[in-house]
Amino acid sequence: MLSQATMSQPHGAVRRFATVPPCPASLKSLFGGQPVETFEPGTAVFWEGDEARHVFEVVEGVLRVFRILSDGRRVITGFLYPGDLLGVSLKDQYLYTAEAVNRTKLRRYEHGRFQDEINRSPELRPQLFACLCDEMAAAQDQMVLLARKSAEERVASFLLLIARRLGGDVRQPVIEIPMTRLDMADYLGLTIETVSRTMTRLTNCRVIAPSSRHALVVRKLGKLALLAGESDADDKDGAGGRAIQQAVWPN
Amino acid sequence: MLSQATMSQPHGAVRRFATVPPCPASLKSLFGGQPVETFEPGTAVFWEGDEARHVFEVVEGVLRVFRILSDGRRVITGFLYPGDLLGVSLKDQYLYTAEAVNRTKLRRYEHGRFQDEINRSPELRPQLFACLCDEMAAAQDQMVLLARKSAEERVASFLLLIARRLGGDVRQPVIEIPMTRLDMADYLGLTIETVSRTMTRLTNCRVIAPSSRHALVVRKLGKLALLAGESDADDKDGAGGRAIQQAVWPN
DNA sequence: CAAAAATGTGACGGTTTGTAACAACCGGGA
DNA sequence: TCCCGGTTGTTACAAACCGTCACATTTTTG
Repeated sequence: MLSQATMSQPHGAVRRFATVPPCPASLKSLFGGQPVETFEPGTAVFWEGDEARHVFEVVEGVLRVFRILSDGRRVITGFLYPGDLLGVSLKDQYLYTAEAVNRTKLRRYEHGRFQDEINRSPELRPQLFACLCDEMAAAQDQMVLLARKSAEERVASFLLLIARRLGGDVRQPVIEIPMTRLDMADYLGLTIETVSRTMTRLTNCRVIAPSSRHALVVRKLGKLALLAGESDADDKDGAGGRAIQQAVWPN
Repeated sequence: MLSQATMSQPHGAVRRFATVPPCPASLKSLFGGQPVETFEPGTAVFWEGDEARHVFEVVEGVLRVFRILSDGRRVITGFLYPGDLLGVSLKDQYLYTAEAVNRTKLRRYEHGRFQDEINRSPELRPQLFACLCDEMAAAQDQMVLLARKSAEERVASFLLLIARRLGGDVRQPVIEIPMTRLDMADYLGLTIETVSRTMTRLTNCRVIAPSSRHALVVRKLGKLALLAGESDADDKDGAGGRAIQQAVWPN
């Protein structure tokens, strides 16, 4: 799923001249020609406030994206997996810091040229648009989680999210958790202790089983979905799927 | 800040024929030709799960956008003000419900035609892109608020947000709060009681002064910014602005 | 004007936090 | 290979913040 189409990149001058340029068919192929850069665990790709020069594609590894309040409180707004884009925004400064969780490989694309390519290609545009919409949907899910879910629901939701992101292949319930408990806590708006306690409880309930420190087995996916709220119980693991239209909320 | 440029709206048939069409220069003018629809307070523009047929522009009034968990918990993910767009996403279903807070006027645009217009116009595209990026930035701010801020910081942040949204004109510290306490609570991830108590406390501190039930005066904008966290203290109302680079976070 | 809804305020309790001590794990170096 | 220090993860307990419940008060609606 990747690098094809290196081709000649149009330099600054060429913009609107319809000389039938390479015109990559997919976002991946856009990055395909770029060299791969490696980031060691804990190293930053860029910092909040840095001038936003580049857009990145995650090739391998996991990144955390976060902001820090003036007194040190950290909020992780998302984790990035292979295939995700990083730094897509029109601001001239990055709004957040991006750090490698584990050893990570990225491809870099210069921001202005990225915009040009997007602007030029009616193929790429909807793909980018779709990416942004997915990101927005994820952000809304996260707002729901942070605003109203209990600690247990948050942890369950998180595990479910990871399980789904990895388990494109079904019935492979061993999920890797490359991030630390602190990462999870700062993503879920909890403390490490609460995360720990909650995972212990889920283990005692036989919903999950620890595999190693950064991997576990999901034993009851349906139960997990139930605990996560969202009524995402439309999985194939039992668990009653209630899709009842909700009562109208009072003004 | 609004309806200029009515111009002839291109009717259904005309789509890709380059007959030098109106080609609106701004998103506003795109909606300019559409009729204005009015929604009474509490009425829904659309529901979560509805087929996403239209994109809307808010002409007047305020909307709340929310999702509801299976057991009734509500999370308001945002409030929309005049000039904002509603329903911009590529999903075939709306991901949230949109309701009028007060009497609201909207213009509607058919989804497919909206996409066509956007695709065709190199002027409109960056505007839409900017809208999405702003929305994304707002969502991230909200995640920070929900994940790590105290009740007082949340309320202060909210008031500050409203004050800035309205107060394009400086030094006009009377801000209207059209939404109910329950709306505020469901937006801030708190209960109505906590919102009430916190606003009382802010009143006692002379930071705000109630005007009517849905309006108040911000007496100390700088203090409010300070209480809101974010170190947004780069306002012009005193309050030390600390912009110290944060210590690097351990792994 | 009466009834319903929204808001404000207090006491109390629960979930989560913070502190701390301890256990488990990882990575080097001898 | 084993040992050892530092990091990470777990558990216990007291405290804090916010939610729950209850009710008074104000505002809105019919």
